[in-house]
Amino acid sequence: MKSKYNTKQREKILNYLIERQESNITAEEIIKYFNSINEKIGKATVYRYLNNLVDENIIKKYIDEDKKCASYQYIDGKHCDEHYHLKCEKCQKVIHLECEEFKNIQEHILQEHNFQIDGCRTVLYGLCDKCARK
Amino acid sequence: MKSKYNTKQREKILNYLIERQESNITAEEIIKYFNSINEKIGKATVYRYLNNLVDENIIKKYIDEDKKCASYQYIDGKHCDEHYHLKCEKCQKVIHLECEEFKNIQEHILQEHNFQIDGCRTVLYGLCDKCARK
DNA sequence: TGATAAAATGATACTCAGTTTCAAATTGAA
DNA sequence: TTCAATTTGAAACTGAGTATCATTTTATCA
Repeated sequence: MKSKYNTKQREKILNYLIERQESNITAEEIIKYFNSINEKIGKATVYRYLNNLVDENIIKKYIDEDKKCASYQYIDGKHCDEHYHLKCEKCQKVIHLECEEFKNIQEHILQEHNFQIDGCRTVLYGLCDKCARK
Repeated sequence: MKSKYNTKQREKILNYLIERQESNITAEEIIKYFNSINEKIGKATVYRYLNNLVDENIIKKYIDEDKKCASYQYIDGKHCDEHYHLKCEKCQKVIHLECEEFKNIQEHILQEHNFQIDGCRTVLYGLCDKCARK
């Protein structure tokens, strides 16, 4: 799925997601953003690259149960075995958890409960420090 | 969102989901099933009750990234703080994990990493015993 | 056992995120 | 510069899910 030719569009979309990596961005927002700065990027191109980037494990796609549309976030998943993703349900922030104890539990669940957790796909939802105190 | 009147439709839909709780069922499948046994249940009714049951935390809704449509599964979530949900990416089976060690980790993450995991929303994806051995 | 109001039902029309199509534009190798 | 391979995006399409609303069902009370 990787592009063969070097194209501007792909980098532009990725850069925008990197810049705004604290939030979840919808395809619609990306299209509006590029319109607002008078850069022409077509709808099909945006969706195409978002899908590519998800396939390449460079961004993550979230589908909220109550939202109708997907949103995307830059999370370099290349080393997703080395950490877990905690995601705050309120502010949407994603925290990378590096924690030996958690790795031990992963091992414990494998040995004692016969289940092999996939750290790349799993997102632990909850409340971050700030939002919990509110 | 709870129904005020006792109705047959609601029970029928829930029973079907309970019967087939090992698999993920789409709304379309439910509609087709009731058509196939010549019971008239409208599309609107099916979607309405599925949403109700999700709101009441009686069934869970999954939206697969690559699938276009949602699927539903009976998981009584009333006591979702007492266990975690492990879901096999291959066979779709959901395993209820009751594990003291995991609760300790939840506490550890709260104390040391300042993040309060929401056990009701979190699903740990991975491979079950059977599928891992294949 | 009606009569009545409140709620449930489902056929139909609609919405809108995402996909497909395909002709035009762009890329890079030679 | 040439040209085939690839990318782009406007427009048409798809289909899951929702909204509407007239009809039907339910529970209550006289």
